[in-house]
Amino acid sequence: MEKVEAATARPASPLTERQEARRRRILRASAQLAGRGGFDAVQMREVAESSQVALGTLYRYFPSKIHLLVATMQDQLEHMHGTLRKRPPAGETPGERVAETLMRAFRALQREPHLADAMVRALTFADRSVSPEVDQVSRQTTAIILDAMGREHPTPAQLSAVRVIEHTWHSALITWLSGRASIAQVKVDIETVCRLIDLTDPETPR
Amino acid sequence: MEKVEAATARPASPLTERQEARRRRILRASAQLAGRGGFDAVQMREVAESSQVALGTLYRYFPSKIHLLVATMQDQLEHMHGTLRKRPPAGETPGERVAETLMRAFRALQREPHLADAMVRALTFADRSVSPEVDQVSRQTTAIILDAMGREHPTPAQLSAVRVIEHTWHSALITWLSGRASIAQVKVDIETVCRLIDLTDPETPR
DNA sequence: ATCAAGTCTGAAACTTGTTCTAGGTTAGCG
DNA sequence: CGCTAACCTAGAACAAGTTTCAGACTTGAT
Repeated sequence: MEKVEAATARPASPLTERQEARRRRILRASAQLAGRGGFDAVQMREVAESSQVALGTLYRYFPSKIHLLVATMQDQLEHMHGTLRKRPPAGETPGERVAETLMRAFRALQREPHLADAMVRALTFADRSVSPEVDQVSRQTTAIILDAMGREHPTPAQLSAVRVIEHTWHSALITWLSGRASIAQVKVDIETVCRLIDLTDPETPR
Repeated sequence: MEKVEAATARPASPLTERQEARRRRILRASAQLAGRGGFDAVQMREVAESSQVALGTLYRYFPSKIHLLVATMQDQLEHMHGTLRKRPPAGETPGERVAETLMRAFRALQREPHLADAMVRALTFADRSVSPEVDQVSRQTTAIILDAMGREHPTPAQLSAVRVIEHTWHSALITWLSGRASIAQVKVDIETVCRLIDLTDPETPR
């Protein structure tokens, strides 16, 4: 079990203690507001007030609402990765394990649908100026999936499958959040796409 | 030249000629502005001015910027479906044909990346209030894919695969638009996911 | 042709994300 | 300790999406 550092690395300047505390307060306020009313409920003035920080300071920490919400997602994702790690999926094949893991994540999101809404909307709405942060979220998601697969050295075909799984995961979440797909439908979609993994797995009997 | 109604059916009241003309002007202005600077360049005041309509009227026709852009997408999609139909894909298997068709659509989008940006961002940012319209876009996309497959009666497994393909298509477009994936990468993703179809196709030799 | 109902217009107002400014505070350093 | 650069605060100001409203114009039915 080596360091998981790289994930959060904020190479800039190492932030004093009070600054770290401010950052935490901001992220907490963001998640709290998002948890209530979703994307729209996260209003920058409210976040500032709620985290006892001036509006200008909020913008110094997070240069836009999208940045803030994507950072919130990074935060939550890290937490979730930790949680998921604790109880590894029990499926027979890598595909089953990935599906199981994603469904567990999905169930977690269902408990906070508004928060999920805010984070996912921000993620897909993000433009180029947020690329690094969004990429970071993507890497974290990939890590979770690879973890679930439990294959030390994924083949290139499997990596492609993982990319497609991530696409499906994000897009399925969106259709669920906007009320165009049921929970059951999301489940089917995830299971369908996860089959792609086993189809390229050298060790899975078919 | 008969009507292509069904797709655009606006059951409300049947719009007079001048109203139809207004609607067209608005959509044209929207596409034009989007074609320049993407999502941000489509400013409601400018759309109104550019289409010779009062701001209030614009909002009567399209209750939000998102509605407007999603409608713009419906419009473009219809056009594209027509174009694609003219020259059917040549691939051997359904999966190859779908991949070919989507790549053709993708190339069309590459010619107007800003327009693509505006439409796709609107589509994924849309909330519940736009569900009917977004659903319509989704149905149209499904129709294009089924068309390309060339299978009269898709199996349930194939329909699931089509859903996953749509997810991948949307999400891959987003990663491309936000500069996080190359054109080549999108191609790989599409080809990867399209394999799902053949794997469930009763007539494809494997 | 006339009237009522429904539309459209122009302009102002309101909301929320974002930027800017002037002055006060903090942290690190000599 | 005292300085300086960086940081923080309160609040005004600006930008673009959305709402509202009074008055002018169209339309359809009589």
